[in-house]
Amino acid sequence: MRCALAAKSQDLGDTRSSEEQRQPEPGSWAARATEASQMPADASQDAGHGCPQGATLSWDINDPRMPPKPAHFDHFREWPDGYVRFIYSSTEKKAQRHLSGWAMRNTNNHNGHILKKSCLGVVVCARACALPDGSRLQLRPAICDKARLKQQSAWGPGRWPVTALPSLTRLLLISLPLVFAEKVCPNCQSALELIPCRGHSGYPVTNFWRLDGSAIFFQAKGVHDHPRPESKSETEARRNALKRQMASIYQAQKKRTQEPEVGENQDSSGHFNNTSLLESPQLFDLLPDTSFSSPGQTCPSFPNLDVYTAPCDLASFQGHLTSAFQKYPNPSIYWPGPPYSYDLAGPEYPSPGPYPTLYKDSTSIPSDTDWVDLNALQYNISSYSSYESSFDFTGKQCGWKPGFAKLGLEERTEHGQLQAMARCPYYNAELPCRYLVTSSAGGPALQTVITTTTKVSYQAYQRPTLKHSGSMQEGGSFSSCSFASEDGLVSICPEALDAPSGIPRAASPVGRASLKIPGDFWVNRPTAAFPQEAAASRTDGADPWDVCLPGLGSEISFSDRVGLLFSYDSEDF
DNA sequence: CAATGCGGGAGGA
DNA sequence: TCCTCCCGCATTG
Repeated sequence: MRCALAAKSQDLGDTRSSEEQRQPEPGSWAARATEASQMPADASQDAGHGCPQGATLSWDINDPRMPPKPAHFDHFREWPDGYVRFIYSSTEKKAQRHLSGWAMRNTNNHNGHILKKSCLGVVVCARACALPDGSRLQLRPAICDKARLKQQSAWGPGRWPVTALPSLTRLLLISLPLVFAEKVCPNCQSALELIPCRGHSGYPVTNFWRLDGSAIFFQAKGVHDHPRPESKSETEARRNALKRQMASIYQAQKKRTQEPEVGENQDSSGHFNNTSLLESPQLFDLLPDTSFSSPGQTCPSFPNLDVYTAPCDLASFQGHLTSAFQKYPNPSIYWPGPPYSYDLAGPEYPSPGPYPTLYKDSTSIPSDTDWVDLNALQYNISSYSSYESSFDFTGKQCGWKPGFAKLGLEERTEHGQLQAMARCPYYNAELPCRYLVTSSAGGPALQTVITTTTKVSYQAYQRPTLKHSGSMQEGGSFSSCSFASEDGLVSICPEALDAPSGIPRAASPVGRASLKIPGDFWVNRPTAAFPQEAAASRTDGADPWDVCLPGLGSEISFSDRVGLLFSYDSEDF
């Protein structure tokens, strides 16, 4: 069999590239495997750097015969990057499933013995808007072509001048995202676009998997030239958690209302048809993008998700959701720096942070307050606030501290991001924190825009040139997004620190930290810091995430909108 | 429904 | 000829 495979491998499967530094006659494969296995089990290994260029590699994925019975197996790398090779045990579940943190799709190499996968890149906001921390949206492209198309084609209304539309149209526009729930940028509601991976001589990075005896040989070719998307495990865990959350809420609400007629399950007071929510799978992709937190909430000791049956007020739901996330720690979060251990701000904080007003002052919202800003957060806030007729969005600070004091960064940031996801003034894409495409003057975005399911233009994308519409000194709202860490402050506008325009980003996100937002995206934060701001942030001990008030309700009465929304939904859909 | 794997095929170097 | 990606289909969870 191997002989046959050998011939076939040469004919069909040999994809060795010229840039690959294949070691012709190195040491034993066992030595290499041992070397890789001895790599520290930290983030660097996960990044796939456990196989240095000079490693004594004795095998290639296309070799006729693979090293027999490796004495040592590598730890599974979820984020392999670069021209690396690993040997996994055939009992390694993740290796068996050919999993990867990168969004890899199957690619035919006409070799049945070697599975080849190519990277799909990462989905980002078409407008490249900046998130509150200055980072950008980084969604995981759906592997399935159809799903990916759906993922990036937005039914959402975008930003429409509400006041210019008839009320019925307004309702329709508001309802559509919930009905069809296609994905748009949760920040600016613009379309999502795919940054293709071109890390392998202009082609996507490819991963090869080969099962040989008791070992699974893995070889990666290329260096990812794009940020990491959200990992698969993260996405699945979050979705599952949210589905159960929704199911729980639905059950609780159903019991509470005790209304036999489903057709009358909503009224102008804000009750809505929960069934419609649950029946819209896409909605679950929106829900996690949002934050159920509110500054007026405190964090209860969250009951077990599976046994939770309490009434569905927002606070309970929030806690409920939190517990769900806590149950699904992200195994793939990449955090090259030391673990963060700051305490989240509690109600006792006298000041929310260096720039408190920026979070609270709804008047600082740009002049587009007449625009419908239907980000997912609002959906959620609106939806769940409908359970609570008197929810106060302008309430107190959040008391996360008791519940999260011992949480890892991931958990904490999730909750922090819950609030950060809220619509803050600086969150607007028009504010300085965004980065702008160089050719924005009339020219299309340089990033590749998906026009069909699989047809992707590979020539257009360049890394957007980062510009500050205002300097850091000017952009007060900017710095307000910084947050303190042990190492110092994490910039809210990491792109400002990045290499100049035109310089490709580092293949491996060294110097960056991936931070998960409880949505379908990640945030990459640089580990670089603004020292002065770091000092300021640390002195007051406040975590700006905690005080990033959603600023909701400043534009439109969300409860009203929800009431109208679901009324319309139930009556006409 | 999405992920996954397989295989035919087209296109470029 | 080789290598790549595109695309459709079937299977699986």
